[in-house]
Amino acid sequence: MRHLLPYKYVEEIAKAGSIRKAAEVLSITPSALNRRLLAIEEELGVAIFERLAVGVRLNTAGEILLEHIRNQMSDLERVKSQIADLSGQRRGNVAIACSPELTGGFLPIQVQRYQQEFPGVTFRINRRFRMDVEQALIEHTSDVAFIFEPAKLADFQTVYNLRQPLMCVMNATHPLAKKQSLRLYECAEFPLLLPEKSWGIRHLLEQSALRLGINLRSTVQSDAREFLRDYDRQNDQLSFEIPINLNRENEPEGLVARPINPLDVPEGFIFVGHLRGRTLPVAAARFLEQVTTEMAQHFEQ
Amino acid sequence: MRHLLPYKYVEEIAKAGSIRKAAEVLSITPSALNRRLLAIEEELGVAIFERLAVGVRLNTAGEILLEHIRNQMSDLERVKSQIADLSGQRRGNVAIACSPELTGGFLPIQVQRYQQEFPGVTFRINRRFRMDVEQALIEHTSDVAFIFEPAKLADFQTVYNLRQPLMCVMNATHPLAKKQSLRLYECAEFPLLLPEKSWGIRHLLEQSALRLGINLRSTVQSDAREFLRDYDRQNDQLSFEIPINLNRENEPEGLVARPINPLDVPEGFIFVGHLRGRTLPVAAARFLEQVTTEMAQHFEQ
DNA sequence: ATACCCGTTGCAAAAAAAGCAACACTCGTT
DNA sequence: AACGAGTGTTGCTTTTTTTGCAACGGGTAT
Repeated sequence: MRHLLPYKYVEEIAKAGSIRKAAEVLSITPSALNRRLLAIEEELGVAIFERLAVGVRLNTAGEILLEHIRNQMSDLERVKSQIADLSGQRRGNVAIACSPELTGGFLPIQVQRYQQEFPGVTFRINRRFRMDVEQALIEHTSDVAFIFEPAKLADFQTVYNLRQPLMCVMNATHPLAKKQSLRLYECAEFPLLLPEKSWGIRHLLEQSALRLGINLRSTVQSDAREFLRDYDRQNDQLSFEIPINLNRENEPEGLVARPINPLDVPEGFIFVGHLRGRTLPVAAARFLEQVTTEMAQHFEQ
Repeated sequence: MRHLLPYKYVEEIAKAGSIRKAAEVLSITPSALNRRLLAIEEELGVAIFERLAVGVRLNTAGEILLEHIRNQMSDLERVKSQIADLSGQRRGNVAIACSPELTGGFLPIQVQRYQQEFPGVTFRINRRFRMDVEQALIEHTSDVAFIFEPAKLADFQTVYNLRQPLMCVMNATHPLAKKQSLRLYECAEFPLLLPEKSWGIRHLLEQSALRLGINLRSTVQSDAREFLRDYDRQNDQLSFEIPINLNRENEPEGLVARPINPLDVPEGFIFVGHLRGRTLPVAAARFLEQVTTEMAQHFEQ
């Protein structure tokens, strides 16, 4: 939309921290950009940026305005989406923020299924850690979020949540594979493959280990889920997963998963939702609907 | 704000129902206005107005857009208000929609008191009937509302409400003045001064009369409160009022008010609030605060 | 002290918008 | 059936606005 170009400019200047850099990104001259900024500030009656020697920085007034700008822009997206939906053809973009635990398996299948029905809808998936998801929603970087063990839920509108007890993954030949349920101290006797500290799985484990006075020895630490899964196939080390990522047909052979006693490690939860008080674009709302009904169908009970 | 002039244009065309008429109001040529409309429609990908022989009319897409436009404009007002408030000086406009019962006495005094403290704040008071108030809020014609016996509260966010039993006003020499409390059938034996049907007071009376099988004879009907008040001073007719408009020092002499038995006519309520889900400009929010605390202080208990 | 990057401004060129007049069309009236 | 008054729309010219270019003044870091 041409008429709210000034808004885009303000946003870009704020991001770049300098008029000249922003001008380069927007491919116009710094002078033109500067003049538009000055015009906005004159119309508003106050300065939006404070001028530093090295560039500019938003002041309080600017931050209030920027919040309005972001609301306004994403609300316009919603309007365009609703209007497009009137003529039968569903278009738009769905921006998803999701925990690294949820990037594989279930979610991509859901996206694919939705796109099969509505090819006009595009998707953008952003991996975010549990404490960063909410910020992504506030900044309108993402429309919807799938979070495993969220750190905050202040501005979050939960649409659905799913219980996910922690599972321990091992070779079928592993000594612990004989048991149906594991205690945490049993696992701690073996070398562990752990994700990094920002993951929800790791968070649950660390918390419990601290409470029980158990020391978890991690031999290989990675923030790539695929790596961990492929690695432990040729070792007797242990890794951890949540049910939504297990029991799939395409699971590698020779691996088994055993639940951990919930007395040792409390069950985790996947939260599905969006920014509180926001009306989602049609595509995002419908996608959320599809995913939650599928979740309820497959994992409930 | 210059950059959302196109929005203003759309709004005006919708209101005028014709491009040419809107162009005249906006004091530009029809061709220029038409081109801007076409540009907007092209950017949106769909038509916003359907073209009739006698002018244009919003289609569904246009109504969605117009709602967005109104939200957006009043949210920008809120932003400007908040920004102005940062620098200590409170500015802005407070648009009030209120029932005709409430246009006198209490409300003007409150406005005057607020303006005394913050001279930069302007006010606009619009008299609206009980069934029209909500629409004024939805259209963002008004920020806050004071309604006696509202007809709908679907999109209304109540901030405060105040019980207002109906009072019968008469000359001090009137035969009914001897009683402390009146029955409706007693009043019905005298000629009545009634406001028109859209008033909350009339609504309460009609409802009760219907239920009790009483016939109310109105000799003089007016939609001007001042007229009724000045008129009955030289007659023995009866009129009706609510407590918030009584017991003031400047009340004309020789008049008394007697409550009507609540078994005959149920108590009315004044509702104070704004559009649900909307963040008010600073001035409007503060004014609402002042009024509700004053109400609580003077009329509670 | 020098080089560098910053926001800002005067001036000319370029682009966008507005005004004017005319066209095509639909309605209600003559 | 013809007319007139209303509508939205479009080609062309004029006006206004915006942009780009170059230069200035002022901070920072080397």
